[in-house]
Amino acid sequence: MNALQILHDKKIRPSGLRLKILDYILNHKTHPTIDEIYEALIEDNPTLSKTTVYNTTKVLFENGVVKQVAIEGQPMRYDGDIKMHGHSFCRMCNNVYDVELLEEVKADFNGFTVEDTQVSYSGICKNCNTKLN
Amino acid sequence: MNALQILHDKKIRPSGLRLKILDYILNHKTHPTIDEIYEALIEDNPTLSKTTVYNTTKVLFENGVVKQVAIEGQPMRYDGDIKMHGHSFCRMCNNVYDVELLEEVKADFNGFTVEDTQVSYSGICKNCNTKLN
DNA sequence: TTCAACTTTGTAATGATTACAACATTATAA
DNA sequence: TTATAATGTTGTAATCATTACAAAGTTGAA
Repeated sequence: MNALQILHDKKIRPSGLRLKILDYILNHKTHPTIDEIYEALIEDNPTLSKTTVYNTTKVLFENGVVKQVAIEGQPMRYDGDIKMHGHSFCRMCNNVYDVELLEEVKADFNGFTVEDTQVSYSGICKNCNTKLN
Repeated sequence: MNALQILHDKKIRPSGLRLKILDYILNHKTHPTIDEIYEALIEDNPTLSKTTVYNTTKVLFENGVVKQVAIEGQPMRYDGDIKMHGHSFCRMCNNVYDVELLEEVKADFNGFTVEDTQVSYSGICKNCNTKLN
């Protein structure tokens, strides 16, 4: 599904910048930050404001089009994959990887209505582990 | 195990403030923030600096004595329970609850060395659900 | 007792994010 | 088509949690 279809389905007016920002998030699986999105798009959109990237990602998030990936002590990242999955964060190279959860996390909620679940791991990735040896 | 024993075991010099701060975290299961710890202790310790609370919680965290509970868009919280467990955050009352994980989260890590796992849920707690009806 | 190491403090700096107001663009209905 | 309201975009300033830093206080070992 492409950016235009998604915005149309969610009744979000598909302005040029919204399309470009959503398209960037959908096509970069690196969990980009606001700055990364801004730097990537500023070249072809010289008047782009960082505030617009903040505003737009906020609209996309609030409408469930993208997910936020919060990593402690770092700027927010955005993820176009809204299926249930976890993230692993490498504290050496700062990359964020997708983690397929092999079974649903079962927990005792005692009347709590869950709206969002976040499973995240931090440590050292395969690549950085190799470099260490 | 009390605060003094813990600090001794970890070879952290048990200064008066460190003992009080750790004691507060151990005895308040509410996942307090820096500000909450500071406000609670300033009365009996009029010269206490917020920087000291930051410094001390950092030392405690780095030595594995307490855990950080990061909730997006809110100041960091601290948890004296270092056993594996999740957290649920109520977006209405802003309380944070402990969640017992009924089975270990299994995931495919592909060479990633996990040092820390965070499982968190957000939504509406039992109490606030009741108020809604 | 003295000196070095460590702890505590207050202020200033940092950095991500939001508030806000001006300006630009688009949609709608007369 | 034109007028007007609604929405989108921008830049600057404000906010707020956290960290940096340097000065002052405290502690403990030689």
